[in-house]
Amino acid sequence: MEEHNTLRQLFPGLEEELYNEIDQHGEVRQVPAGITLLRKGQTIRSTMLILEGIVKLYQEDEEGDEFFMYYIEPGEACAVSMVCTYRQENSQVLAKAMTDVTVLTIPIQYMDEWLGKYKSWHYFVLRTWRSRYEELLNTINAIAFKNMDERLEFYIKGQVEKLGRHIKLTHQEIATDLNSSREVISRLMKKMEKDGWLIIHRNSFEWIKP
Amino acid sequence: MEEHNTLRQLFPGLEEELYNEIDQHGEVRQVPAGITLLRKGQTIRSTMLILEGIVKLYQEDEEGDEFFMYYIEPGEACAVSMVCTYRQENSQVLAKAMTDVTVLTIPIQYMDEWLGKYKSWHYFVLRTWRSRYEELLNTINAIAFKNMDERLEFYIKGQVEKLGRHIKLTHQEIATDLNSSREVISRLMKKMEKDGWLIIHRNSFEWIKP
DNA sequence: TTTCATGTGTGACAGGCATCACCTATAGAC
DNA sequence: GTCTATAGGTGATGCCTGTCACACATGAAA
Repeated sequence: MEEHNTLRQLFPGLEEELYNEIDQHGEVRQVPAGITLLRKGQTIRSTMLILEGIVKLYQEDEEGDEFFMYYIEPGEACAVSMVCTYRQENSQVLAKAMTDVTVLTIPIQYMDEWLGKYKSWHYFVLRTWRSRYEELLNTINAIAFKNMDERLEFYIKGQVEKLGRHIKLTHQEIATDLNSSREVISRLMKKMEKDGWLIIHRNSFEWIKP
Repeated sequence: MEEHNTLRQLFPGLEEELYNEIDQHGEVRQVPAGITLLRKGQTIRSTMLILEGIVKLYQEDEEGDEFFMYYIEPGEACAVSMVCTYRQENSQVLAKAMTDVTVLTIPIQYMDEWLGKYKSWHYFVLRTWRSRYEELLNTINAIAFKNMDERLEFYIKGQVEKLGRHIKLTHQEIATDLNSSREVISRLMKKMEKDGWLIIHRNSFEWIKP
């Protein structure tokens, strides 16, 4: 089966039985780019493993403003959805498909069971939380200590790393992610273009700085 | 033994053998208020469980500016120091004793062993990472969406919750924690005093807002 | 081609906050 | 009591960035 190979490649080192359980109980879901996978306050009913595509995680405030925090990639999981508990929990974050995404959803009731049965799953969950924690540290570092120009550069570099130098984002979208405003982003990008860091097109731009 | 009771009370639900191991391998350390328990870049050699007192966790940037993130209290552990790995890791954060603190330090080599042997330890580590992740979300929420006045209020309320309404901090110390400047904090607090939220003394103040 | 929606460029302006300068208040040391 | 170190108060100033206003560019639809 195609799925089997991919699963084993993307999530190596799990027990054979666990792979079987995942095959058995997991459900593959295709999600088009732009769709919200998990919204704030939503009850978490399943864990998501990313098979394909890139998911963006946001913090959201009461007014509905979004603040981009980090990416989740194939081979990773949404830590927030890995609550290892019987009681229902609500999501504190917002997850959106950045590209077309394939996720494997596993009903939440298996979490406790698997944590008890499979050591590899335990380690995987732990690694996941830990690496998300580190992503948040980076995010805090950026907003606490950096100005908009540095944050924008950091943000663009992140995009480049995920999807290459040709970035299909409008200034408005970037501004939303950084909780800034379009005009500010436009001005900063214009300056970056003058400095030879990037080339602006309509609806997209290319990062040419090494 | 005094220690035994405290340990079992503060960290309930662990296996009997694990308590014994902790007793055997853990070392109780007294740390006076203000001392740095873990500095950024430092190699992590032991896990810390907090028995008494309150520890503050900071993010630190290249220039040495500190940014307060959250507290660790008795019954909790420093997630950052719970790296479950043979290879040496360096701390990305800064931990300081806010009050006089009693910590139980456990050499890092037991981490892998205990994760394998004790299910309760595994759950404890997982809970720890998870709750620290949530603390960081709150922190991000504050800096991404709030102005200084709201952040200051949020900060003071946090202090009040930990140590009561009478807070022994200078404006300078608060400014450092919030990565702001003394003058700004002074001005905002003066306004809060006018509004009847607090009373300013020298070296301290009282929060009287309900 | 014309029209229209959407993306982008840019000046003007305002508010938040950092910084500088300098002052006053307070507590402890002498 | 006087001196001194440290905490706190306050105006002036400037930068960063958010906001408003409006012009211009571009591509799709008509």
